[in-house]
Amino acid sequence: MDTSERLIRSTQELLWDRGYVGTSPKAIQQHAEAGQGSMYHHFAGKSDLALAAIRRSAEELRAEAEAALSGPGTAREKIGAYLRRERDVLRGCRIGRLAQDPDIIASAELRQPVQETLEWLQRRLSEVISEGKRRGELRKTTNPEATAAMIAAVVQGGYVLARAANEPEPFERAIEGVGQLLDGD
Amino acid sequence: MDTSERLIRSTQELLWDRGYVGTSPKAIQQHAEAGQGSMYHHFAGKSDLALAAIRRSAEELRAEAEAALSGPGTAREKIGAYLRRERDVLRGCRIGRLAQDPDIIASAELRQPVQETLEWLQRRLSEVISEGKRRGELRKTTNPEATAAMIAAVVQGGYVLARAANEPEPFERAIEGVGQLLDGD
DNA sequence: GTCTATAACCAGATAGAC
DNA sequence: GTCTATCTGGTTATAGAC
Repeated sequence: MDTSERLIRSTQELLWDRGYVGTSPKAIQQHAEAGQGSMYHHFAGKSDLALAAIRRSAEELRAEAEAALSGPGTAREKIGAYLRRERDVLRGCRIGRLAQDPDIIASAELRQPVQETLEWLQRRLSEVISEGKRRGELRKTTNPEATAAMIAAVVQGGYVLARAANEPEPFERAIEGVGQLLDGD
Repeated sequence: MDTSERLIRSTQELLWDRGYVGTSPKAIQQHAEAGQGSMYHHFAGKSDLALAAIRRSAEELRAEAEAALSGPGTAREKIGAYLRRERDVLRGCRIGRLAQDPDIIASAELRQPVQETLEWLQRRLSEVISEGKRRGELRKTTNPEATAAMIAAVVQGGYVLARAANEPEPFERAIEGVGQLLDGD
């Protein structure tokens, strides 16, 4: 793996665990086993490298979510597969966590991939729900956009509750709660 | 207002907007219009001051949530009042945002008030739901703990979606989605 | 209680040698 | 491409005068 690639992957890891404000160029260099000059040769600076790392993480997240949502079965099953897909609950969402970072939100360039990824997720969920309605798998009164936003929010918020508790149970409970309601009891 | 109080309130504001990692003692001193020596006279250091600020924010949050949850009406109305209470959506949750902060989570002492506050919220929501079930206002099959976790998660996650989008609409949609499901369409 | 001085170290880069 | 040197300013304090 070349240096540029190691720098991007190291930045992905550090952004996931410590956020943008909590990640220093020095920490990235050490994690990537790259020197100072090396990092500034390949990238213009911290924010440039972070942008590359965020875009990469966004791609990965979309691919993983799409795998669950484009699987076989009814709309309920697809959403169930998405909700129950393997997750490192205590680590949280590599994209969603960036929405809390002041420097990410303050920069239009850094915020853009975060916004686009979460919008894409809600749109895909909404499509699955709409199709489920058409097929008669879901109630006709269901609002696809509102339900999609709720599902995305439960996942993001489930991570918050789990991290606060330092255990995954609150996340699991929140998912159970939304599953119960979606299944109409 | 005395210096100690100004320091606590300034720290509350900065933690809310920038998190623990993103808040420096210097920034606190400037916001509080207090000197270096003054801060270290009243508090042992950054983490000591942060602990005082987090505890204060936790108290305030509980009081505001309790006002909605102990109001008049049915369980649905109480939860609706909680969900629709006035919020600065783009600012997010002053307690929940700390769950994303690596240094908060790494410190048992700093994490404790965050954990306790979110557990308290879920417990109160759960109580309201249980009571609603007893009164026949909610389906008998509703799982109070799971539903409470889901509601708390939707709020926390709604903030994430809204901050990513830089507009409050995704939060509102997520709330609408949970309301629709709770009301059984 | 508040002020200034000092300090050791980190953040985030730039410059130029190799 | 990678290395080391250098730089300005921030971080998180401690010490002691006032």
